[in-house]
Amino acid sequence: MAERISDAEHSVMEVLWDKNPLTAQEVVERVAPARDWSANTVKTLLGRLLAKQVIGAEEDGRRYRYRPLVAREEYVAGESQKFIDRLFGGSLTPLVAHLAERDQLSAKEIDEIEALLKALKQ
Amino acid sequence: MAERISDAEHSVMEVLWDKNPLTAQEVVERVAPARDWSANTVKTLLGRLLAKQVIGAEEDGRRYRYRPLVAREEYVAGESQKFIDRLFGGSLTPLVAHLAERDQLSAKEIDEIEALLKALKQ
DNA sequence: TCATCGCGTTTACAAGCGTAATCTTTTATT
DNA sequence: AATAAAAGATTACGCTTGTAAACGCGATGA
Repeated sequence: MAERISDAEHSVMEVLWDKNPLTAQEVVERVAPARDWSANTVKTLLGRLLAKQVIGAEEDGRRYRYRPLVAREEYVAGESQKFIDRLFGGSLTPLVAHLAERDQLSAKEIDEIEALLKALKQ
Repeated sequence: MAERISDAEHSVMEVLWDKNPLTAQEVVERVAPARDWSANTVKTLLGRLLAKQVIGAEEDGRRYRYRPLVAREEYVAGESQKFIDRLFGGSLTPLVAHLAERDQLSAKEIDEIEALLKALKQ
């Protein structure tokens, strides 16, 4: 089901996940700051996402209001799995170990994650 | 510096990271089981990786022996950072939280990560 | 009514990618 | 010597992606 979402498309999805439904115009406004795209580019991306059936459009007068058909949660789950499979043999431990070695975990993060894991154990 | 490594190219890199230097022939043999590619395809990929300067080749008689110019460690670090930035706002905590919610962390993994974090704290 | 504007649709076009087939050169075999 | 095999280089080709411009149509303002 989940047609591949490209990088540029992903930026549009983030906007729609944040708030929806939105008109093309609104998407343009929200996506503009980050990526410096012309309105046409955004419209192309909306069109492609529609074709991939990963967003839907409902008519509203002469224009559409777009909304995601795939939950962010779902997308993130898929991508995370693919990522961890690809680089860490499917297990999270090496990822954490890796980041730890690179000193990319702050003390605060370590505490947060520990608390989280503790909660999980009961 | 790091030219983007594509998915197919990545499979070749994994083989070379595992053992190197290797001849094209050897790479073909090692990559064959996983992806079902013709020898030519693998050679094309080696050529592209060479062009991207992410592997190097030293002459050995009439053929080359290839070896990575980029450490796996380095590559993984970059990819991890990009991934976490893109989907989790740069912080690992939401990733762990996410996987936890999806029940994708086994008790064993939880223990491993806890031990790892404990070690980090001193 | 005529030019214009907003909006979606169609077309464009180069670069990257997956997946080879073909060509060239060198070497080994008959 | 002629042929076949091996290895790298060149060429191919359709699909996806990033990034738009052009087109067509209905609404709106002059």
